[in-house]
Amino acid sequence: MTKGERTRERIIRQAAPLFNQRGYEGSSMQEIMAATELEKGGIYRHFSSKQELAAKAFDYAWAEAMKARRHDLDGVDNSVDKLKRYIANFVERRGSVPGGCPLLNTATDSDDGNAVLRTRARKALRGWQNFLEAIIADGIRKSEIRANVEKAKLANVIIASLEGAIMIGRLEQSLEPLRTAQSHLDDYLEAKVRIKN
Amino acid sequence: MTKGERTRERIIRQAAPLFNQRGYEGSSMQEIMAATELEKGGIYRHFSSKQELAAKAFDYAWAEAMKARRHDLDGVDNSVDKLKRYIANFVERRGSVPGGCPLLNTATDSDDGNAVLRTRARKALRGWQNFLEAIIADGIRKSEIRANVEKAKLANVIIASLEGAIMIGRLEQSLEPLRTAQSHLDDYLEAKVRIKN
DNA sequence: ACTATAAGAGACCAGAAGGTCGCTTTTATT
DNA sequence: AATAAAAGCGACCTTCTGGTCTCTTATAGT
Repeated sequence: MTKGERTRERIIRQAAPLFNQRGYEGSSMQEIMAATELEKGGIYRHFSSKQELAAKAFDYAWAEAMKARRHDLDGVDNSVDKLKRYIANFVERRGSVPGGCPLLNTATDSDDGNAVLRTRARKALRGWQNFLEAIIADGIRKSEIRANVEKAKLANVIIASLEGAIMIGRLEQSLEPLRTAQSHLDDYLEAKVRIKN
Repeated sequence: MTKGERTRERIIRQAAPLFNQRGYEGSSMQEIMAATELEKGGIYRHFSSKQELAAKAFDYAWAEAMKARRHDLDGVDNSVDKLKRYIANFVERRGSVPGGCPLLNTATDSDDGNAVLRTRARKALRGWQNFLEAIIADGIRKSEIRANVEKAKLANVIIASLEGAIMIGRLEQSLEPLRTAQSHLDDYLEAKVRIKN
């Protein structure tokens, strides 16, 4: 890995928190220069525009968030337990990029403009949906999850509850809304999703 | 009502969609001038700063949203039905200010800065919570809602589900996520909240 | 150690940002 | 109709915006 590649990745890593916290318009190149300790030329050598950097920063932040939420998921074999673990990770393991969920931030930031970021966010959302749906489909196949569960809808309910709770929690500076969402979802999974022996 | 007061309200009304769609940093005074068909001096006579205008615009957008969601709510007497109607209004009656839910937009826009807007958003959230909690408390008193229902938690679950669903729906340009959230909440209210005769 | 190339510095640019202010026009009151 | 006050115009100010480009410095392959 050359020095240029290392620098490029460092820029992404150090710019990601800025974009995630202040948004695209709210983050200036000056602030990015300060955060990376680089002059303008040093940054624009690696990225053709602010937008390209913001897109890469989102991808990075999202990958970090996904990684945190997937923590130790392979060790869980029952699919309902896997969903519960995923939810618990979501609540407890806020990723390495501060500022809340990158998807929520970027989606609301870009949904009325900035097509580049919106496309990126939509792709991230679909990846998340597919990830949860795969767990659910697996659970149905293994007779751990009721056959009448609609995987797309369940995935949507989980995502919506968690993202909404994050919004509330960040505004109130509290983890309680997330914990409330967690216990609601856990109850729901036990009552309406899991097949008991 | 003087002409000045009329103009002031017109500015708020016409600036609100801009702030709601593009965010605070994403809305420039030039765009606000274009939207209001007023020159700078005409705007700054009524507001001391862009921030003051943004705050008033948020209050207006939020009041409009609340009004739309409260539509015909007084005609419903059972409190569970009232909650269901509120949720249905939320899904069907997007208020007069385009750009999605002002609370979601302003909260994510301001949660890492812009204390003025954040305070405003937090106040709006608390008002919403209190509104739902009052309906729930009323239902418990009238023995329409189970006594073991925790009103703050139920209010949180409803708000989080709806706000998260709005985020998804705006990104996907679809009403389906909102409808999914609605049917999930409706089912939940019937299964775990309502007292049946 | 030499050297071609990669990486970074930073002055510079045009345009746009939010905000001010003196002047003119419109409004309302008598 | 006269007039004092309110409302609005628009040129102007400073600061900052994203972006470019030339020149210097650091890197790495031989």
